[in-house]
Amino acid sequence: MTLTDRQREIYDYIVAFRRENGCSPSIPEIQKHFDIRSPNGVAGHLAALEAKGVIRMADRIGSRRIEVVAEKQVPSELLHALPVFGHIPAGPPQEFQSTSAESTAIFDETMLGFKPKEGCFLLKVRGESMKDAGILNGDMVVIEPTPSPAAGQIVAALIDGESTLKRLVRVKGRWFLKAENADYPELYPRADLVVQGVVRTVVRKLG
Amino acid sequence: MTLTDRQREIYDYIVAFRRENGCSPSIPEIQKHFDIRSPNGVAGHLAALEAKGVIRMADRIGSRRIEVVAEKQVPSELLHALPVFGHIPAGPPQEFQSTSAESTAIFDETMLGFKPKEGCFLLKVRGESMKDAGILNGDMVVIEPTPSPAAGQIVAALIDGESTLKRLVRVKGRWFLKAENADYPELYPRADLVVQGVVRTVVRKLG
DNA sequence: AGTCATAGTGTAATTATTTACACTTTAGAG
DNA sequence: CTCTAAAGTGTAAATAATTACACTATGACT
Repeated sequence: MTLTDRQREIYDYIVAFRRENGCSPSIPEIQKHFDIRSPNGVAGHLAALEAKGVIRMADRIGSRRIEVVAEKQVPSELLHALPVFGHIPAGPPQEFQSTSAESTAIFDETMLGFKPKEGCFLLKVRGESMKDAGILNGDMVVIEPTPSPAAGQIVAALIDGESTLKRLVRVKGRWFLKAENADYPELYPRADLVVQGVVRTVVRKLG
Repeated sequence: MTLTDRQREIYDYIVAFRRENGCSPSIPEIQKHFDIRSPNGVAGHLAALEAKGVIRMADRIGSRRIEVVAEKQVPSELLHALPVFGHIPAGPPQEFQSTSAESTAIFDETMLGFKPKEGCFLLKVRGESMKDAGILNGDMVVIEPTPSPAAGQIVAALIDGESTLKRLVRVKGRWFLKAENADYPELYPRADLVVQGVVRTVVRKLG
């Protein structure tokens, strides 16, 4: 059963109001917005919308009980906004919190695989240095700043003023950074390198 | 300035109520929950919480105007819930809409890279058949059912009753499915295969 | 001993909101 | 032409929610 034009107007207003204000409009507010002079005018529409199953009244007493059925109820404590960078800014980790983020992406914690602390960010990968580890040019990676990364983790490091991804390995008690691409078999001693963080999640968009 | 124990209890209740009901509790509702006999008992807490900057009153007249400052206002039309499957169920695409989903994941449209239509789902990858395309065992991929996939796209296909990922290629006018792993150089003619959909997004969680 | 912040009680007035009921207008369908 | 659904007007009562004011109790700090 489809909505009439008027019902859709009212429905759209409720959805917009909820998005804007985080709660439903009251009947008088709907009246004012549509210049309907009687609360019953609105009540009729609400009854019709409820009969058609697109809204529902919350089962409690009180005001503002309209709920939009189609609205997904996202437990927002499981969503995390991460800043997106095109490259890793040099300098101490604190400085690039809010300064040069190009945008923000929302991540579901179950997809992220961990609970991000302050300082996590998304980075667009440039270069194929970790191709054999399944990280390609153009992928997005979630970086978690870590004071002490473990052997075997993939880290973002500043090498010669440029940030790249490498795997942190330990050979005969010494730390190295290793590219995983048959074409770049370099090994960098970790000594004078700044490790910015470890890669926790990889995301790739395909055509 | 930190909250007192009591203020934190009330704050937590407001946050929980908002998550549960999509709108703030009224003062009488807070009273009932904490067994506070005077509306002013609650009003004092609200004033303190507002002074400390953790809540704010919506600037409109009316009821239920408490807003939680820390709450991220996510434009929910850019978030999409996708069902998660451990494997691709056989059978017509419509049948596995809500039947056997193991869970649901929320995706930001900007991370997804496209606006998902009905029928999209997340699939846990088993096997290394697309290793050289950067898709590894255990990765999650977003599958979009497509009636006519294009050459070069990675598709999920039912081969010998088992679903795997392959790249769709066209050689001398004929369609084939090709694994991208030096160890499995098979080419499957497309003829008798059911293509379930194309891979649009790849997500990998790392330790 | 006095002051202040915190956390209330109790009451009342005012405003907002819902709900109920009786009735009207208009346009389309049979 | 009659009937019905949709979209109202108008009013009233009942309930819910906010706001304001006067006052109390307790513990920490000075």
